Amino acid sequence: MSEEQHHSTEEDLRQHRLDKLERIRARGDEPFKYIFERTATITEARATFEEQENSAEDKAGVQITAALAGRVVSFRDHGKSAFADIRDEHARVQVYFNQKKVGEAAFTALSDLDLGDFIGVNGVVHRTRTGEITIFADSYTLLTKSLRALPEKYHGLTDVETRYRQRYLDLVANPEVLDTFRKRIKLIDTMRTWLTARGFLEVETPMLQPLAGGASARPFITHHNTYDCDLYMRIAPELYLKRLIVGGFERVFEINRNFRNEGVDTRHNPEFTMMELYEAYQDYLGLMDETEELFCAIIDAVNGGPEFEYQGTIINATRPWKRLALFDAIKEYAGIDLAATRDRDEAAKLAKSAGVKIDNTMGYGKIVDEVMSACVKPKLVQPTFLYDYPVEISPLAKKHRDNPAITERFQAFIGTLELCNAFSELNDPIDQRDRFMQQAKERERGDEEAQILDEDFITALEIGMPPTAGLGIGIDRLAMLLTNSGSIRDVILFPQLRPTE
RNA sequence: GAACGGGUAGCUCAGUCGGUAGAGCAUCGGACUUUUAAUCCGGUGGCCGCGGGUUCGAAUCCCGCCCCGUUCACCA
Repeated sequence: MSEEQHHSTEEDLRQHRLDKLERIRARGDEPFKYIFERTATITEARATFEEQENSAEDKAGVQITAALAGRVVSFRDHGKSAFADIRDEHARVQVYFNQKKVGEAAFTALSDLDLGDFIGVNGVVHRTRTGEITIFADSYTLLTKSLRALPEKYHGLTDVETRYRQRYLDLVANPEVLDTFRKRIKLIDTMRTWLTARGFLEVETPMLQPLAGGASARPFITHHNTYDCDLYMRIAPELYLKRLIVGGFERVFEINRNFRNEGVDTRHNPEFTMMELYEAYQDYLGLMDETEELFCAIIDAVNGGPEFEYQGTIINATRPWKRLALFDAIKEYAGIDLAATRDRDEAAKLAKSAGVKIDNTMGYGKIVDEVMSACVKPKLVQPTFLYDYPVEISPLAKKHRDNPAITERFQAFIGTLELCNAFSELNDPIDQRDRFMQQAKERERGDEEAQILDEDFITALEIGMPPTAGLGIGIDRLAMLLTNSGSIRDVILFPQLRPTE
């Protein structure tokens, strides 16, 4: 075909492959097969081969027959023979094609094979003289034709925008990304097993809520056509899970998505995954012990021990973890005693003396929170619990049994990442109503994130909720920590980017 | 929302002082029966993010816009 154009723009590369597809069909082969019966995965075949090799007298004579399948990731043509590498989910193996062995027609048909195609190979596994475990093909089958060029084999795909927008390309080109997500999956699996083993029941509560409650955040709004009303994507499952404790469940948890309509950066994605649990007859101190145990079980399962590296620092999560009352931590790291005053202006003055920026809209609780974020949080590299937070910034937490100005609340930090939030749950409906009213005032002052009074939730509390402790863990943050990822987008398969045209 | 950095072939990247747009890989053609970033020979391939401006001449200088990243603000 002298009129054939030898171009290689993206569309021309695709056209080449479409031409090959037609040739394949023209000779009666189907380029998109329905099934292939593997006798083993590549990992299994390698393991079996090495086992036999280890126990054999004549190591060079060891060979096992196998049918393996995978994606062609490289191809080296040598005239009357050829080598390819194929890769399945967990491993790679070399394939050797010999013209005599597979037959002339099948060997010629190799020229219609492209990088990215899936093939199945029937043959014999043994070592080449260079020592590489190789399947010597008796025959092969094209399983799926790939119509687009893969990213380059050596440098892989580094363009972050393409990696996030077309994660499938990232996974194909950078197999180590699979490991990151396997760790994330292992994390969740370990957490679920741990909770289930302790009698926690996994439940599902509404994603669409008429009031977006349970946290301080701006929600996404959506619309229900039949009811002709706006609904909110949930910002937290908290208020529903507590209704279940009211109803009689004693240990519940949910691992699911929350949605918050706020800024996007290396630590925030508009949708993120939380685990929340509620345990009746427990308080925050008991829950702190359990939380430590749970984190350590996860860290051990995912990273094989209490030590791991995060962004250049070695973290040691051996128990017990450091525990610091919030106001003591502020005293230690910011050098000011905010517990000495309850006066908003006094507190502001102290905070400014510690170099923290304070504006006039901030109340006492917010000021304490600012000082914590600016002076304490950056110091919390090794696992640390902070506990006893101001009542103003903890509207769903029970007041401290010895001090009504603070709540029985704790958070855990590792590598300066805030990993969880927990408290003795406020179950006094009168106090809860007061807290909501306080939030309403904040809202009137212009705080769009202040929480909204949920009458039905108060009604539930009036029915009666036993003493309960609750915990929320940000799964994405924890995944970042355990995979040494600097950005939340590296632990979310399909992070939100601005949509393209 | 702000500052800084980036956007050049399918992928990874060069591109000097404003003077014909480059390399490697991939791809196409050819050689090669143990290679493994195979090798050798010969080709194809570009809206230089988009739109204006300055200039005889712009990937390069200026202005605006889009997208990505980092930091900051807000937040978990």
